[in-house]
Amino acid sequence: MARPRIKDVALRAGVSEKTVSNVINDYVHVSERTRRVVRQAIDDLGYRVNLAGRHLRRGRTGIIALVVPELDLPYFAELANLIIAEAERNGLTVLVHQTRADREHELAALDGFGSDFADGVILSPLALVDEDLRSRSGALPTVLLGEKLNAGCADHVAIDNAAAAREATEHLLQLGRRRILVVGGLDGESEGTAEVRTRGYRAALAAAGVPFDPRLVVPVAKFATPDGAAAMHRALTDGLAPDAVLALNDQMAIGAVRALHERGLRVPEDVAVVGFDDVEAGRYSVPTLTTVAPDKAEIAAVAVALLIGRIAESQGRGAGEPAGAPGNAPGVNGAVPAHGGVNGAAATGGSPAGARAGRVLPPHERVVPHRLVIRESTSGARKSTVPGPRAGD
Amino acid sequence: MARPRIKDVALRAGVSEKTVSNVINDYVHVSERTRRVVRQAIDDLGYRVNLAGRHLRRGRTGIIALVVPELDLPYFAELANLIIAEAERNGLTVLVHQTRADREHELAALDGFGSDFADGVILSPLALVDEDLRSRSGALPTVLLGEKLNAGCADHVAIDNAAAAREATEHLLQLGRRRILVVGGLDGESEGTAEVRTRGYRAALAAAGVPFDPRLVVPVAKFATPDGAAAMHRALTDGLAPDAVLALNDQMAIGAVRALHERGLRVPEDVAVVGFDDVEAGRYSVPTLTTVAPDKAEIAAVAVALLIGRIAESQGRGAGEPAGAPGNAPGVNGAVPAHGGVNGAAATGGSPAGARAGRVLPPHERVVPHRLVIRESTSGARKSTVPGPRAGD
DNA sequence: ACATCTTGTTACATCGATGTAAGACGTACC
DNA sequence: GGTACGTCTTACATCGATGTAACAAGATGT
Repeated sequence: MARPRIKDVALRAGVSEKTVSNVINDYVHVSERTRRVVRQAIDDLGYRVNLAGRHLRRGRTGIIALVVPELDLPYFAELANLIIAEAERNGLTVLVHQTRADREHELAALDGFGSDFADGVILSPLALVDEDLRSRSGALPTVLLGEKLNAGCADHVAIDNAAAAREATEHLLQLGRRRILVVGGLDGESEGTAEVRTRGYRAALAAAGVPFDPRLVVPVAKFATPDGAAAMHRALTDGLAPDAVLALNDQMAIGAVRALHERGLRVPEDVAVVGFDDVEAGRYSVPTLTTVAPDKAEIAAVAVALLIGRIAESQGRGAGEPAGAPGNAPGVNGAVPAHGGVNGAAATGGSPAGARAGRVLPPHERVVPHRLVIRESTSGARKSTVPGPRAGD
Repeated sequence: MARPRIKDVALRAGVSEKTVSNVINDYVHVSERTRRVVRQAIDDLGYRVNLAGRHLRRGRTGIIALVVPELDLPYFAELANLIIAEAERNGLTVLVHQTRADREHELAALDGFGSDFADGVILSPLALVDEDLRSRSGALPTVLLGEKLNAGCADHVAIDNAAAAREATEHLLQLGRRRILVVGGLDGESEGTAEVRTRGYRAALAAAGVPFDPRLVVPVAKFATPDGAAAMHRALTDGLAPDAVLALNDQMAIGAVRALHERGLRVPEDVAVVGFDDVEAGRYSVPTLTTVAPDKAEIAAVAVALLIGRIAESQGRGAGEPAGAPGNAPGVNGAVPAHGGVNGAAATGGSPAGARAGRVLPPHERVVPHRLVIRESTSGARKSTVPGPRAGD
């Protein structure tokens, strides 16, 4: 009744445990007949590999952790979707954690949650400071997403946020807008997303000779829709009288649009709105949302590739890898590919290929492309294609 | 340089491996002095537990799998958020998979992905048929979410979809609407979400004496925004001339609203719209969305509680649990609580408590409350609170 | 026919942590 | 002072799968 072990399969098939293992792992030198017999026994017993055993032996779990602030922020949900798919394509399983922007949670993630369950982490930090990263002994292979942290501590994937914000702002300036509210902005020195994007905004203003009004930069507690709406309401109440909004993500942009709507202001006629992230909601909102679209699929692909590279590189550090040559290492059916090909793209630092085990490569810094997608919230609504058939009621 | 083992800690602290283990697991009979020494050694070496080893020994991983169709459907993202949080509260970690409504993926999930990595699965099936569930030997503790499957195969959590759809439809009927389009509907016999909700719709029509027009039930490939928009456009083009829309989720409702907007139809004046799920987007859309709001937090709580119950019940089946009494079983610092309390609510079947190991309880059937949240898309827009300060440009 | 090679299979040790059972030490009590 | 008990600690086996190395059985060459 208990779950069958490899031993049970071996017994039933009349072969040794190792032979069963060899069949499971597609080791080449197994006769077709033996293979069949073993397969049959596996089916008969309903045997499934016990990963605890396998991982203890192999030293790798095939699991990577994805750590994001909140899954119900659509940007992260969409990104998680892509990363999970990409990981699966590489034989990896993704374990999702949420930090709620809490530093303790983020630190725990870097530490592998006090254990070694994951082979690596993809982390989107909000609360960590550089110091946190530097101080850790580089235990777990890590890839960072988004802005927040200085380079030099771990692999890092992001769009050029300063340039993106600048382009978005220039777009608004070209429309003749001059009082551009930055929802979620932060006029500071550090490397957080808010700060970097705000700097891009200021750069655009400066280039256009438009004076910077610090009151137009309104911070928020969280990059979420309610915060965007509240910030917008506040700005209007405070008489800031903006003629455009640069919301630092789409959720806040949607909140801002809603708030403007409630105040009887038209978008884009009275106030033009730009967001960041290109989430699906912005493609179907009324009006549709102009936004900075990062190449999310590319972010996912690069992040996973980098992480796989790091994991491969860290071989021999942890358990497993008992000795020299592979002995009879088979194709490892569903597991991690040996190298995973860190596809060579615009990388800063790092020798090209073949990371020799034990040697730690300098961090990769990857910039992923973005583009400004112009929709109704700045370009004006496309109106009535077809007459309404009836008035209800 | 290699990662420290418990052996290394023991060596450094000058005690045995088991003593280190005892400290780690808060075993009572360890002198304060020894405890300090060991803790120090752990800190010095940066030791972290190797979960592969622990799990091999303990037989449980503390990981549950959450399997949803797509994470970028906000409903599932929001639900995942809540389930992850709830699981964390119970010392469990969540591994997220996406099936993309593919039957093979869903089957793989029930099978624990060909291994035993997860202690259990919370699955939101779309493509499975009852047969799939019945045929599996009940290997992995499982909780099903949503409609799709008949009871009797595994624990199941859902709202009363038929009643919910009926209430939503009644609401539209009360507004005087008579030609209610069902976006995503399916007029069939089976137990899928679409069918069950469509039956609720028909029940409401029947009760109100409104004839059923099958052409008003328009199926979709996927419960997503583009599908909702496309279905709406198609319906309008086909001259179905609806005066209301019952969209079977909020994403499709948002798509429908967008399509109506593009056709120059006003919501709710020309066409009233109701959705399902109460996702955040519907609370900030223009107009805001009337919707059936399931108690998602409750769904998450019940699902996790049921699963924990099943896992506890399945004790002794898999590995671990070597012998009788706990010997010196400690407080198991961060692991799964012994019972987890399947809080008693409206349950069908199943003895109340203390599932004796080995005995398999009949499936639980849990119905979670929902309510109809009426917003602008049926009640009319709240308009202009404050005059617009300027016209841009 | 015999040495050599290749292929297919096996016994055994091992990955790291922990349950078991037993041992070492100290204290309290008669 | 000796015994019994409680406290603290340890040696060892074990969880399940797999790498290593060795060996058996055919195939090949001379």
